[in-house]
Amino acid sequence: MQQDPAKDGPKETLEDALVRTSYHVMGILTRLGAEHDLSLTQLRVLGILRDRRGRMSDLAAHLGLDKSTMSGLVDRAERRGLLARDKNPQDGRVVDVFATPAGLELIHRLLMEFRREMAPATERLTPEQRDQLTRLLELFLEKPPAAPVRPARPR
Amino acid sequence: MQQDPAKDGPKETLEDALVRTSYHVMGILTRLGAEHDLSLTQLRVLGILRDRRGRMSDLAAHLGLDKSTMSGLVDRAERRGLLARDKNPQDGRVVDVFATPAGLELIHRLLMEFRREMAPATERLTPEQRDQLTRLLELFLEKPPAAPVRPARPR
DNA sequence: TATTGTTATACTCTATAACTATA
DNA sequence: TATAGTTATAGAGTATAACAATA
Repeated sequence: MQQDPAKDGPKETLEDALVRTSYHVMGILTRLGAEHDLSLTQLRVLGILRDRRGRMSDLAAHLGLDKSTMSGLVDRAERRGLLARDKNPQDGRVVDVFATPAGLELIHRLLMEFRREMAPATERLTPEQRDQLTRLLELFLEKPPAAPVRPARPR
Repeated sequence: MQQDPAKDGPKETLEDALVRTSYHVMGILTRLGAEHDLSLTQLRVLGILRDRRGRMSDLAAHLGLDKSTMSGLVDRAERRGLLARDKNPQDGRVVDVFATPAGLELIHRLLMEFRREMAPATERLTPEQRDQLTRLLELFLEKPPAAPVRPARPR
């Protein structure tokens, strides 16, 4: 799923560039996480919970994981003091999860380290190119840009 | 590590866009792989071996994995008939790995499915935007553009 | 009955340590 | 001695199935 970056052959497809970029970014996240004994998934959970709490089922759905997998993930993070559980007062079946101060501290440290790790790559771009890339990725991700210049709707 | 895609607040950073893009692409690869009982790592190994063979140690280094992990990965793929091992005639210690016809068939099918899965997103871009995005990502990934305008070397 | 979570089980992924074989 | 791989072991991530509690 990875194109050899060395061969300057014909022209690379957008798909290849996206896959290579993704493996690159994930590689950095994996390494950074490993330095703090966090898997990519734990990192992601912590990232999601850095500014909100969430119920087990919503987290699992958001991550595309089974609820039983979610239980295990939260178990281990809770054992380490990074996350905590709360019974939801509205619905006795629901369990809410949130980051502890230690968890928040860790995720913010990780975010800073991530920016630092990415710097060599992002600094290869001019500020204009960075903006352009950000906008193109948002478009790609379906996030409608601030100024909606939507053309006529289909049909 | 993930920004809420819904909030159209200030402006998203390049780092956030890259992380979101990476999780998106990895999510597609994970799902596609799972439909054929392939993990992200197996997928990647198969992708690397789709046009060359490689020794165990080189593969492990390229993937950033321990050699013992590599042994397990190749064991399981070999048991499924997707990869095969060969003793290297030059150096008796070395084991070369390559994809079987079945493995090649599978990875090519997966690559086609991947393109199809990505289509909804890539088609949100015009051909010009796709080219632009590809070039920006290559720049980001340090792949020097065709015309090397390298400035003076440090020192 | 349906939904939310947890637990038991099994398999893959991963690294560390100890080992074998070759150089 | 050093290098290439494998094996044993252990922990994390994952899903399926069975279960308990609540709605």
